[in-house]
Amino acid sequence: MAKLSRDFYAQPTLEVARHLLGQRLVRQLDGQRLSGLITETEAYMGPTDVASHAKHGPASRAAPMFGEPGHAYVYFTYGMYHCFNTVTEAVGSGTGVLIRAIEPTEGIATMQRLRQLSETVIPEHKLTNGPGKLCQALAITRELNGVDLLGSELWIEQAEPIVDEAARQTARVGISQGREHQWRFYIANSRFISAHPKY
DNA sequence: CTCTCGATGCGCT
DNA sequence: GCGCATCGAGAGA
Repeated sequence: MAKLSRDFYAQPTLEVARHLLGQRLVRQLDGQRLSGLITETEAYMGPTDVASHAKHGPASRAAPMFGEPGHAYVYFTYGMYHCFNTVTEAVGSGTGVLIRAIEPTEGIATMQRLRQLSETVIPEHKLTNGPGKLCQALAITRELNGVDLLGSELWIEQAEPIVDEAARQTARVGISQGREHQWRFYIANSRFISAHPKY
């Protein structure tokens, strides 16, 4: 299937976050395809968004978000984990979409190995249902910070569109400021999401 | 299922 | 130093 275009990522960030649901995230690793359908995303709306790293400006670690849309912003957090974002909108916007969860589809055995917790096999619905988990499962590290998502290491393909009735919108997860905005999107009824919404 | 808590490196005040 | 766009172990229900 076709890779999502530069124009797709150049759209308004909330549109990108909504329409990334159901698309296929693909990682090409040592000649093998690892992939999963995106089930959960969050929009980070630029320097004025108090929850975004972009509030520290284009000279900070968030620099990739100020660059060309359709590139990766990968950062290291909690001393242990990576998180993966797609850069959105025009150059200079500082905006992006965090990919929070996927439903694994190809290369599941490899993902199990990359997650290597212990001897025990991880149940499939817990393999990639979180931003740190999916980066571990797809071997996404800081080495991929800034890479072009129209390149050959990491990209997103057109898959099955999610109808509006199946898309849900809530506050973002894991932030202390900015919870007043409904900038998290997920697929209703998916088992592959990171947190159950509490109403 | 739910909750609490510690691990662990680093960017920023 | 502090706080983090997180996660898994362990305890309790």
